[in-house]
Amino acid sequence: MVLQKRLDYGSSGYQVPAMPHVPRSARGKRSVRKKVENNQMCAFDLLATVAGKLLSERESSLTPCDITGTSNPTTEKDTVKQEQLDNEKPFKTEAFDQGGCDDGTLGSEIILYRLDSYTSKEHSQTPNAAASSPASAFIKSDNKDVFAGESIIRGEFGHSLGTSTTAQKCGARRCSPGSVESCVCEGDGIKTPLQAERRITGNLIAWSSPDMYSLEDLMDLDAKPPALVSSDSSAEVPPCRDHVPYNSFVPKRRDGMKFSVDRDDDENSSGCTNSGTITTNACKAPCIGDRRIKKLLASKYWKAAPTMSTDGELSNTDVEMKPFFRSRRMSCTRQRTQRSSFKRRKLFERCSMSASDGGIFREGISNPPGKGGIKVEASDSPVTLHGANGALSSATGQKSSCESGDYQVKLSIKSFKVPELFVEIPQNATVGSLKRTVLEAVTAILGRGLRVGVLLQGKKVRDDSKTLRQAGISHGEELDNLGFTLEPNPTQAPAPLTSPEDPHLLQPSDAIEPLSRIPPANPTADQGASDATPQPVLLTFIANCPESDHDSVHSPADVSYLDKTTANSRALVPVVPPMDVEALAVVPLRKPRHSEMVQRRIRRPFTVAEVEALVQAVEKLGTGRWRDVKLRAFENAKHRTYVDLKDKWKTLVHTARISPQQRRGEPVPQELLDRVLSAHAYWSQQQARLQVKPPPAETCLLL
DNA sequence: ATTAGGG
DNA sequence: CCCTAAT
Repeated sequence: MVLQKRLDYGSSGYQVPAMPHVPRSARGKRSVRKKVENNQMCAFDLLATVAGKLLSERESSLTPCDITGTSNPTTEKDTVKQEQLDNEKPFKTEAFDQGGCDDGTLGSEIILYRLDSYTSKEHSQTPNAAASSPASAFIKSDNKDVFAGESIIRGEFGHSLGTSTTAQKCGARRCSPGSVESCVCEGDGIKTPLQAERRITGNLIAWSSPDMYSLEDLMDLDAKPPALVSSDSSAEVPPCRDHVPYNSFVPKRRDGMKFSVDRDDDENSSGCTNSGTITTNACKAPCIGDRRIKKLLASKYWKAAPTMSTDGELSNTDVEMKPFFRSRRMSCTRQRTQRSSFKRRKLFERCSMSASDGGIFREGISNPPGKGGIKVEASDSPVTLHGANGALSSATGQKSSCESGDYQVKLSIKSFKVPELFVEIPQNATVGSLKRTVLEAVTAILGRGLRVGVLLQGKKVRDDSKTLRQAGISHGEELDNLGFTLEPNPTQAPAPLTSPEDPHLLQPSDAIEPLSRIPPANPTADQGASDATPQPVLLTFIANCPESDHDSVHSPADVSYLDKTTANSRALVPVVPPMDVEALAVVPLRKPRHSEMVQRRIRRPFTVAEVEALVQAVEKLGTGRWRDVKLRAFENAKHRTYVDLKDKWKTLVHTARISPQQRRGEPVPQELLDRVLSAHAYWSQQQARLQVKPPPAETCLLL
């Protein structure tokens, strides 16, 4: 049996979206992975920054936080809500049935935990910092779970993780009926879910009003007027809104948000153009975050899936997703979505925070969930840094904008959530090992210096030598009452952290290595890390990357370059020093690493002209002589390899055979397709002849 | 390095 | 487009 448990830690505050979960089995791993990694980076960025703070000041305060405690206050309400949910949520039961996690027949030994987040104790530097806001919708929903949704979890955990999606629940409950319907409940196919995600995000964000943090107000929040929701549409705001003054930004969103969003979904996300500079880049590097979605989806459906199968389902989902990547639209959409979730924000409290306490909060919240951008507010002109590294930005270049002054980035973090983590551990493992496993995952993000505590039914499980089973932590048991805490680790000295301002140094190295070792968390975690590489370089590169067919040559090269860079940065952590490039080659283990960094070539659809040239060449040379075809017709198109041409021909033949309605992409003139067919037929015949001919000769001879 | 095919 | 196997 495989159990999954999602652990929510505390709540308020700074939260980082969960890490996307990517199956190893998924094909196209490289690219996917890469993307994920990037996404994750985003999260890590933030974390790194926060971590720096936390660790450096940890004396000040990490105290164990007990989710249970947090949620208790709301128990009553929750119960009520839960009932409502039950009624409102259609999905609830479905998943249940599918799951089949009921019995222990399967008797698997693995318990899979998913840490959605950890909440640190309030950690605030800014006195005034009214609030922290959730980094993403997801988180939001998570919060909700923690707060309001606790009962749900408790009630259902026994068998499964619950069925309805958090988001869904949230949506159903909190959104105005209309929105809920449209975004969550009625989803059809793929697109809807995504959209739903967005909307939900928005809604969630809305909820994250300061009030949200007071449990008592939950109900009120639920009842929040549509107005709020609409404003939420912020969720739909174009992801890239760098450098756009918040103030100006908000209004826009309200009006044309939808538009932006849609565009956002477009392949090139032209929508991004509207906003900032880097935006374009980010958008163009669409594939950077497919995973995110996964994460989102996973989260969304997390509860929906039966425990047992949840795991499997997730995996499957992941796997299944691959196909989606092929679809441009899907891919982009997803990415975008992902990105959006990975939003992180920072409040620049610097001096005169024009916004009132509440105001600030709101602003932060309304920050569009997209792009993992961090919102940074400078005294009078709030600035949104680009997501890949809000933190990074501040540290590196972007900072410049605010740098002139002695702007300091001050974060007021009431709490933060660590991206969800997956932990898989045998039931007969010891509590100690469970702790370590979780710790490993967490420290990967926060750095060393923290330790993990395990709470079972609100009580600390101190005996590390007990097995989980002995401790009562086993599948179907009180997993719902299981909690983890983050505590300062007196014995462990915090790993030297890069200054908070320089988070990205921290994460790539720190985060990745450890995470990769964590079994289940792996895919997700692993990948996420590098992709987020918000490295300006990357962004820049992408931006500069010419789209024209000619320069295509550069892109691959550049990409590889970047990859290497990334690799090296990673290498920092590992044993092998970055400089030992040579050594790396020698060490077999490293190689894989390297290769994993390889990014899939960018897709460059053939233009009609190219097709024409290809057809012509093949007509003349025949199939099977791709090198010649390449030389003849694509000599100068460095980015078209003979393999590409061969593949293209293959697809052309296929295209020519299917009905026009089934064709996608830039339509190829029928005339060309006809030629393709005839040429294909002709050369196929020739080929056949060649093969058949010899025999006859022999036959004759023999006869 | 090419070619052929499956994914 | 990627990946492999076989040339």
